[in-house]
Amino acid sequence: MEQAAQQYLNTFPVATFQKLLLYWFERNMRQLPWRKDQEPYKIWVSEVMLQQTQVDTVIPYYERFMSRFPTLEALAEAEEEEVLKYWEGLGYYSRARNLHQAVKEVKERYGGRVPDNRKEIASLKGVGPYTAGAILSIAYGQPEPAVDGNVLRVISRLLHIEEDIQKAKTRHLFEEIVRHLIPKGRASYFNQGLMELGALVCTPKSPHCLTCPVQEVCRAYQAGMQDQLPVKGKKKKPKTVKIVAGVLMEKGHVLIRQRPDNGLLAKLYEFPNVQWDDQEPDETISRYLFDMYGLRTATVEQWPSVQHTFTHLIWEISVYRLHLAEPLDKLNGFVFPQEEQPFSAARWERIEDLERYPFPVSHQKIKKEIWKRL
DNA sequence: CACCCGTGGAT
DNA sequence: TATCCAAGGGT
Repeated sequence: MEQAAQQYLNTFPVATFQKLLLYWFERNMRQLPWRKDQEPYKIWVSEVMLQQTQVDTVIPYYERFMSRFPTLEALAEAEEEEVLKYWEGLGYYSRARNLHQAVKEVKERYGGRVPDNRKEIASLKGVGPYTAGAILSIAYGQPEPAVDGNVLRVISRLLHIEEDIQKAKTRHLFEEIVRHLIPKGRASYFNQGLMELGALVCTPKSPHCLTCPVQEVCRAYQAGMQDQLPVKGKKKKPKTVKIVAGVLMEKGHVLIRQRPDNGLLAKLYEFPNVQWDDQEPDETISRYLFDMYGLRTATVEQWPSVQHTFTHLIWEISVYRLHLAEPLDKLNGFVFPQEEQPFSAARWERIEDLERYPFPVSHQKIKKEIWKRL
Protein backbone atom coordinates (compact mmCIF):
# COMPACT_ATOMS: atom_id res chain seq x y z
CA MET A 1 0.00 0.00 0.00
CA GLU A 2 2.82 2.30 0.91
CA GLN A 3 4.44 1.58 -2.42
CA ALA A 4 1.23 2.18 -4.34
CA ALA A 5 0.75 5.55 -2.65
CA GLN A 6 4.30 6.55 -3.56
CA GLN A 7 3.69 5.56 -7.18
CA TYR A 8 0.78 7.96 -7.51
CA LEU A 9 2.70 10.76 -5.83
CA ASN A 10 5.83 10.29 -7.91
CA THR A 11 6.30 13.40 -10.09
CA PHE A 12 3.27 15.05 -8.50
CA PRO A 13 3.98 18.67 -7.46
CA VAL A 14 2.99 18.21 -3.83
CA ALA A 15 4.23 21.57 -2.54
CA THR A 16 2.43 23.49 -5.27
CA PHE A 17 -0.83 21.67 -4.62
CA GLN A 18 -0.60 22.30 -0.87
CA LYS A 19 -0.02 25.99 -1.41
CA LEU A 20 -2.84 26.40 -3.92
CA LEU A 21 -5.37 24.51 -1.80
CA LEU A 22 -4.56 26.31 1.46
CA TYR A 23 -4.55 29.69 -0.26
CA TRP A 24 -7.96 28.98 -1.77
CA PHE A 25 -9.48 27.56 1.43
CA GLU A 26 -8.39 30.47 3.58
CA ARG A 27 -10.25 32.84 1.26
CA ASN A 28 -13.27 30.72 0.44
CA MET A 29 -14.10 28.71 3.52
CA ARG A 30 -17.74 28.89 4.54
CA GLN A 31 -18.56 30.32 7.93
CA LEU A 32 -20.23 27.38 9.65
CA PRO A 33 -21.52 27.04 13.22
CA TRP A 34 -18.92 24.38 14.07
CA ARG A 35 -16.07 26.50 12.73
CA LYS A 36 -16.30 29.14 15.45
CA ASP A 37 -13.75 27.32 17.60
CA GLN A 38 -11.91 24.02 17.80
CA GLU A 39 -13.52 22.49 20.84
CA PRO A 40 -13.26 18.72 20.35
CA TYR A 41 -16.81 18.06 21.59
CA LYS A 42 -18.31 20.49 19.09
CA ILE A 43 -16.20 19.17 16.23
CA TRP A 44 -17.25 15.67 17.21
CA VAL A 45 -20.97 16.43 17.22
CA SER A 46 -20.75 18.22 13.89
CA GLU A 47 -18.81 15.41 12.25
CA VAL A 48 -21.30 12.78 13.37
CA MET A 49 -24.23 14.86 12.13
CA LEU A 50 -22.45 15.43 8.83
CA GLN A 51 -22.06 11.71 8.16
CA GLN A 52 -23.98 11.10 4.94
CA THR A 53 -25.85 14.34 5.52
CA GLN A 54 -25.53 17.66 3.73
CA VAL A 55 -24.33 20.82 5.44
CA ASP A 56 -27.55 22.77 4.90
CA THR A 57 -29.56 19.97 6.49
CA VAL A 58 -27.27 19.74 9.49
CA ILE A 59 -27.02 23.42 10.45
CA PRO A 60 -30.42 23.84 12.19
CA TYR A 61 -30.07 20.47 13.91
CA TYR A 62 -26.59 21.37 15.11
CA GLU A 63 -27.76 24.71 16.51
CA ARG A 64 -30.66 23.16 18.42
CA PHE A 65 -28.55 20.27 19.65
CA MET A 66 -25.73 22.47 20.94
CA SER A 67 -28.08 24.87 22.66
CA ARG A 68 -29.64 21.97 24.57
CA PHE A 69 -26.39 19.97 25.07
CA PRO A 70 -23.71 22.71 25.11
CA THR A 71 -21.06 20.57 26.76
CA LEU A 72 -19.95 16.97 26.71
CA GLU A 73 -21.15 16.65 30.30
CA ALA A 74 -24.59 17.98 29.43
CA LEU A 75 -24.99 15.37 26.72
CA ALA A 76 -23.60 12.60 28.92
CA GLU A 77 -26.15 13.36 31.61
CA ALA A 78 -29.14 13.48 29.27
CA GLU A 79 -31.70 10.73 28.74
CA GLU A 80 -31.29 8.80 25.51
CA GLU A 81 -34.88 9.49 24.52
CA GLU A 82 -34.33 13.23 24.67
CA VAL A 83 -31.18 12.88 22.59
CA LEU A 84 -33.21 11.00 20.02
CA LYS A 85 -35.86 13.71 20.12
CA TYR A 86 -33.22 16.27 19.15
CA TRP A 87 -32.13 13.93 16.34
CA GLU A 88 -35.69 13.41 15.09
CA GLY A 89 -35.79 13.74 11.32
CA LEU A 90 -32.05 13.61 10.77
CA GLY A 91 -31.95 9.90 10.00
CA TYR A 92 -29.42 7.20 10.79
CA TYR A 93 -30.54 7.25 14.40
CA SER A 94 -27.83 4.89 15.60
CA ARG A 95 -25.54 7.90 15.21
CA ALA A 96 -27.37 9.61 18.05
CA ARG A 97 -27.41 6.56 20.30
CA ASN A 98 -23.75 5.77 19.59
CA LEU A 99 -22.71 9.38 20.16
CA HIS A 100 -24.57 9.44 23.45
CA GLN A 101 -22.98 6.20 24.58
CA ALA A 102 -19.51 7.33 23.48
CA VAL A 103 -19.83 10.66 25.24
CA LYS A 104 -20.78 8.92 28.46
CA GLU A 105 -17.72 6.70 28.06
CA VAL A 106 -15.46 9.71 27.55
CA LYS A 107 -16.86 11.29 30.68
CA GLU A 108 -16.30 8.19 32.78
CA ARG A 109 -13.11 6.77 31.33
CA TYR A 110 -11.27 9.91 30.22
CA GLY A 111 -12.58 12.43 32.70
CA GLY A 112 -14.58 14.21 30.05
CA ARG A 113 -11.64 14.94 27.75
CA VAL A 114 -11.98 13.66 24.20
CA PRO A 115 -9.01 11.35 23.47
CA ASP A 116 -6.31 12.82 21.24
CA ASN A 117 -4.94 9.62 19.76
CA ARG A 118 -6.38 7.47 17.01
CA LYS A 119 -6.44 4.24 18.96
CA GLU A 120 -8.59 5.52 21.80
CA ILE A 121 -10.84 7.78 19.81
CA ALA A 122 -11.52 5.20 17.12
CA SER A 123 -12.59 2.73 19.79
CA LEU A 124 -15.56 4.94 20.62
CA LYS A 125 -18.96 3.91 19.25
CA GLY A 126 -19.81 5.69 16.04
CA VAL A 127 -16.28 6.98 15.50
CA GLY A 128 -14.78 5.32 12.45
CA PRO A 129 -11.65 6.08 10.41
CA TYR A 130 -13.05 9.28 8.92
CA THR A 131 -14.48 10.82 12.08
CA ALA A 132 -11.38 9.89 14.07
CA GLY A 133 -9.17 11.63 11.51
CA ALA A 134 -11.46 14.64 11.35
CA ILE A 135 -11.42 15.20 15.12
CA LEU A 136 -7.68 14.57 15.42
CA SER A 137 -6.80 16.97 12.62
CA ILE A 138 -9.42 19.69 13.08
CA ALA A 139 -9.59 19.81 16.87
CA TYR A 140 -6.06 18.71 17.74
CA GLY A 141 -4.10 19.69 14.64
CA GLN A 142 -2.63 16.25 14.17
CA PRO A 143 -1.43 15.16 10.70
CA GLU A 144 -4.07 12.46 10.32
CA PRO A 145 -6.03 11.81 7.11
CA ALA A 146 -9.81 12.31 7.11
CA VAL A 147 -11.00 10.61 3.96
CA ASP A 148 -14.68 11.09 3.20
CA GLY A 149 -16.62 10.97 -0.04
CA ASN A 150 -15.37 14.41 -1.05
CA VAL A 151 -11.74 13.48 -0.54
CA LEU A 152 -12.15 10.23 -2.47
CA ARG A 153 -13.58 12.18 -5.40
CA VAL A 154 -11.05 15.02 -5.29
CA ILE A 155 -8.00 12.78 -4.96
CA SER A 156 -9.18 10.33 -7.59
CA ARG A 157 -9.39 13.20 -10.06
CA LEU A 158 -6.32 15.04 -8.90
CA LEU A 159 -4.09 11.97 -9.28
CA HIS A 160 -6.17 10.22 -11.96
CA ILE A 161 -6.76 7.10 -9.88
CA GLU A 162 -9.17 4.65 -11.46
CA GLU A 163 -9.64 2.33 -8.48
CA ASP A 164 -13.25 1.76 -7.40
CA ILE A 165 -13.71 4.20 -4.50
CA GLN A 166 -16.41 2.03 -2.93
CA LYS A 167 -13.88 -0.65 -2.02
CA ALA A 168 -12.35 -0.58 1.45
CA LYS A 169 -8.90 -1.19 0.04
CA THR A 170 -9.15 1.96 -2.04
CA ARG A 171 -9.97 4.03 1.03
CA HIS A 172 -6.80 2.74 2.69
CA LEU A 173 -4.79 3.70 -0.38
CA PHE A 174 -6.25 7.20 -0.29
CA GLU A 175 -5.51 7.55 3.41
CA GLU A 176 -1.86 6.75 2.73
CA ILE A 177 -1.78 9.28 -0.08
CA VAL A 178 -3.33 12.00 2.07
CA ARG A 179 -0.81 11.29 4.84
CA HIS A 180 1.93 12.24 2.40
CA LEU A 181 0.05 15.32 1.23
CA ILE A 182 -0.63 16.99 4.57
CA PRO A 183 1.59 20.08 4.96
CA LYS A 184 3.51 20.32 8.20
CA GLY A 185 1.41 22.06 10.84
CA ARG A 186 -1.56 22.62 8.50
CA ALA A 187 -3.52 19.39 8.86
CA SER A 188 -6.74 21.08 9.96
CA TYR A 189 -7.09 23.51 7.08
CA PHE A 190 -5.68 21.06 4.57
CA ASN A 191 -8.21 18.33 5.39
CA GLN A 192 -11.07 20.81 5.52
CA GLY A 193 -9.83 22.36 2.31
CA LEU A 194 -9.94 19.01 0.51
CA MET A 195 -13.55 18.51 1.63
CA GLU A 196 -14.55 22.10 0.92
CA LEU A 197 -13.11 21.83 -2.58
CA GLY A 198 -15.14 18.67 -3.15
CA ALA A 199 -18.30 20.29 -1.85
CA LEU A 200 -18.02 23.61 -3.72
CA VAL A 201 -15.86 23.06 -6.81
CA CYS A 202 -14.94 19.46 -7.51
CA THR A 203 -18.56 18.34 -7.41
CA PRO A 204 -19.83 14.88 -8.42
CA LYS A 205 -21.50 16.08 -11.62
CA SER A 206 -20.05 18.72 -13.91
CA PRO A 207 -17.09 19.78 -11.75
CA HIS A 208 -16.17 23.46 -12.03
CA CYS A 209 -12.73 22.91 -13.47
CA LEU A 210 -12.55 26.30 -15.15
CA THR A 211 -12.57 28.06 -11.79
CA CYS A 212 -10.77 25.37 -9.82
CA PRO A 213 -7.84 26.63 -7.75
CA VAL A 214 -5.82 23.45 -8.36
CA GLN A 215 -6.61 23.05 -12.03
CA GLU A 216 -2.97 23.43 -13.06
CA VAL A 217 -1.92 20.34 -11.09
CA CYS A 218 -5.01 18.17 -11.72
CA ARG A 219 -4.23 15.06 -13.76
CA ALA A 220 -7.87 14.34 -14.59
CA TYR A 221 -8.29 17.83 -16.02
CA GLN A 222 -5.08 17.53 -18.00
CA ALA A 223 -6.39 14.28 -19.47
CA GLY A 224 -9.96 15.51 -19.90
CA MET A 225 -11.08 12.71 -17.59
CA GLN A 226 -12.85 14.72 -14.88
CA ASP A 227 -16.29 13.47 -15.92
CA GLN A 228 -15.20 9.82 -15.88
CA LEU A 229 -13.86 9.95 -12.33
CA PRO A 230 -14.22 8.71 -9.70
CA VAL A 231 -14.91 5.10 -10.68
CA LYS A 232 -17.80 3.81 -8.63
CA GLY A 233 -20.00 0.74 -8.62
CA LYS A 234 -23.76 0.91 -9.08
CA LYS A 235 -26.39 0.74 -6.39
CA LYS A 236 -29.21 -1.71 -5.94
CA LYS A 237 -32.83 -0.69 -6.24
CA PRO A 238 -34.84 -0.52 -3.01
CA LYS A 239 -37.55 -3.13 -2.51
CA THR A 240 -41.13 -2.16 -1.75
CA VAL A 241 -42.70 -3.46 1.44
CA LYS A 242 -46.43 -3.14 2.08
CA ILE A 243 -47.23 -1.98 5.60
CA VAL A 244 -50.56 -1.36 7.26
CA ALA A 245 -50.75 0.96 10.27
CA GLY A 246 -53.61 1.42 12.70
CA VAL A 247 -54.44 4.74 14.32
CA LEU A 248 -56.37 3.69 17.40
CA MET A 249 -57.95 6.82 18.88
CA GLU A 250 -60.13 6.86 21.99
CA LYS A 251 -61.08 9.83 24.12
CA GLY A 252 -58.15 12.00 23.12
CA HIS A 253 -55.62 9.20 23.43
CA VAL A 254 -53.72 7.29 20.75
CA LEU A 255 -51.99 3.95 20.94
CA ILE A 256 -48.27 4.19 20.19
CA ARG A 257 -45.31 1.94 20.81
CA GLN A 258 -41.52 1.99 20.79
CA ARG A 259 -39.61 0.11 18.14
CA PRO A 260 -37.09 -2.60 19.11
CA ASP A 261 -33.60 -1.74 20.38
CA ASN A 262 -31.88 -2.77 17.18
CA GLY A 263 -32.39 -2.53 13.46
CA LEU A 264 -34.38 -0.06 11.40
CA LEU A 265 -35.42 3.10 13.26
CA ALA A 266 -34.40 1.51 16.55
CA LYS A 267 -36.03 2.91 19.69
CA LEU A 268 -38.15 5.42 17.83
CA TYR A 269 -41.92 5.54 18.35
CA GLU A 270 -44.60 4.59 15.88
CA PHE A 271 -48.23 3.68 15.44
CA PRO A 272 -48.85 -0.07 15.59
CA ASN A 273 -48.24 -1.57 12.17
CA VAL A 274 -47.39 -4.78 10.42
CA GLN A 275 -46.40 -5.97 7.00
CA TRP A 276 -49.26 -7.30 4.88
CA ASP A 277 -49.30 -9.33 1.74
CA ASP A 278 -52.13 -11.76 1.07
CA GLN A 279 -54.93 -10.63 3.35
CA GLU A 280 -56.58 -7.24 2.96
CA PRO A 281 -54.70 -4.54 4.89
CA ASP A 282 -57.56 -3.53 7.20
CA GLU A 283 -58.23 -7.16 8.09
CA THR A 284 -54.52 -7.67 8.62
CA ILE A 285 -54.10 -4.82 11.08
CA SER A 286 -57.24 -5.78 12.96
CA ARG A 287 -56.12 -9.37 13.32
CA TYR A 288 -52.63 -8.23 14.23
CA LEU A 289 -53.85 -5.96 17.02
CA PHE A 290 -55.86 -8.82 18.46
CA ASP A 291 -53.09 -11.40 18.18
CA MET A 292 -50.44 -9.01 19.43
CA TYR A 293 -52.26 -7.05 22.12
CA GLY A 294 -55.58 -8.81 22.56
CA LEU A 295 -57.43 -5.72 21.29
CA ARG A 296 -60.67 -6.09 19.35
CA THR A 297 -61.03 -3.29 16.82
CA ALA A 298 -63.22 -2.08 14.00
CA THR A 299 -62.25 0.02 11.03
CA VAL A 300 -63.62 3.55 11.04
CA GLU A 301 -62.13 4.88 7.84
CA GLN A 302 -59.11 4.73 5.61
CA TRP A 303 -56.71 7.64 5.70
CA PRO A 304 -54.32 8.73 2.94
CA SER A 305 -51.58 6.21 2.38
CA VAL A 306 -48.02 7.18 3.22
CA GLN A 307 -45.06 6.34 1.06
CA HIS A 308 -41.60 6.57 2.49
CA THR A 309 -38.32 5.74 0.78
CA PHE A 310 -35.24 4.58 2.64
CA THR A 311 -31.85 3.91 1.10
CA HIS A 312 -32.57 0.23 0.62
CA LEU A 313 -36.30 0.02 1.20
CA ILE A 314 -39.64 1.59 0.29
CA TRP A 315 -42.52 1.54 2.73
CA GLU A 316 -45.99 1.75 1.24
CA ILE A 317 -48.10 2.33 4.33
CA SER A 318 -51.87 1.88 4.29
CA VAL A 319 -53.36 3.80 7.18
CA TYR A 320 -56.65 3.02 8.95
CA ARG A 321 -58.40 4.90 11.69
CA LEU A 322 -59.72 2.28 14.12
CA HIS A 323 -62.06 2.08 17.08
CA LEU A 324 -62.04 -0.29 19.97
CA ALA A 325 -64.93 -2.75 19.68
CA GLU A 326 -64.84 -3.18 23.44
CA PRO A 327 -64.19 0.17 25.13
CA LEU A 328 -61.58 0.14 27.87
CA ASP A 329 -62.05 1.73 31.25
CA LYS A 330 -58.68 3.40 31.50
CA LEU A 331 -56.69 4.70 28.58
CA ASN A 332 -53.65 5.91 30.46
CA GLY A 333 -51.99 2.54 30.87
CA PHE A 334 -49.91 0.14 28.86
CA VAL A 335 -51.00 -2.60 26.55
CA PHE A 336 -48.70 -5.57 26.80
CA PRO A 337 -47.83 -7.70 23.81
CA GLN A 338 -47.97 -11.44 23.76
CA GLU A 339 -44.78 -13.15 24.82
CA GLU A 340 -41.84 -13.67 22.45
CA GLN A 341 -42.32 -10.31 20.76
CA PRO A 342 -39.54 -7.79 20.11
CA PHE A 343 -41.84 -4.91 20.95
CA SER A 344 -42.12 -3.35 24.35
CA ALA A 345 -45.54 -2.46 25.72
CA ALA A 346 -47.68 -0.16 23.64
CA ARG A 347 -49.13 2.80 25.49
CA TRP A 348 -52.15 5.04 25.39
CA GLU A 349 -50.75 8.52 25.04
CA ARG A 350 -52.58 11.83 25.04
CA ILE A 351 -52.65 13.32 21.57
CA GLU A 352 -51.17 16.60 22.83
CA ASP A 353 -48.22 14.70 24.27
CA LEU A 354 -47.25 12.92 21.06
CA GLU A 355 -44.76 15.71 20.43
CA ARG A 356 -42.64 14.54 23.31
CA TYR A 357 -41.71 11.33 21.49
CA PRO A 358 -39.22 10.88 18.64
CA PHE A 359 -40.99 9.60 15.53
CA PRO A 360 -39.41 8.67 12.21
CA VAL A 361 -40.50 10.83 9.29
CA SER A 362 -42.71 8.07 7.93
CA HIS A 363 -44.85 8.14 11.07
CA GLN A 364 -44.65 11.91 11.41
CA LYS A 365 -46.66 11.93 8.22
CA ILE A 366 -49.35 9.86 9.93
CA LYS A 367 -49.18 12.07 12.99
CA LYS A 368 -49.96 15.09 10.82
CA GLU A 369 -53.15 13.41 9.63
CA ILE A 370 -54.25 13.22 13.26
CA TRP A 371 -53.73 16.96 13.76
CA LYS A 372 -55.72 17.68 10.61
CA ARG A 373 -58.74 15.86 11.99
CA LEU A 374 -58.92 17.41 15.44
C1' DC B 1 -16.69 -7.95 2.06
C1' DA B 2 -21.78 -7.29 1.72
C1' DC B 3 -25.42 -5.58 3.73
C1' DC B 4 -27.89 -2.65 6.78
C1' DC B 5 -28.97 1.97 8.48
C1' DG B 6 -32.69 7.75 7.01
C1' DT B 7 -33.53 11.76 4.95
C1' DG B 8 -33.67 15.58 1.82
C1' DG B 9 -31.40 18.14 -1.90
C1' DA B 10 -29.68 18.33 -6.65
C1' DT B 11 -29.90 17.33 -11.46
C1' DT C 1 -39.72 10.86 -12.61
C1' DA C 2 -35.61 8.56 -11.62
C1' DT C 3 -31.32 8.48 -9.86
C1' DC C 4 -27.66 9.92 -7.40
C1' DC C 5 -25.62 10.92 -3.31
C1' DA C 6 -24.12 13.66 0.94
C1' DA C 7 -18.08 15.67 6.11
C1' DG C 8 -19.78 7.00 7.18
C1' DG C 9 -20.14 3.34 10.73
C1' DG C 10 -21.65 -1.17 12.55
C1' DT C 11 -22.03 -5.96 11.95
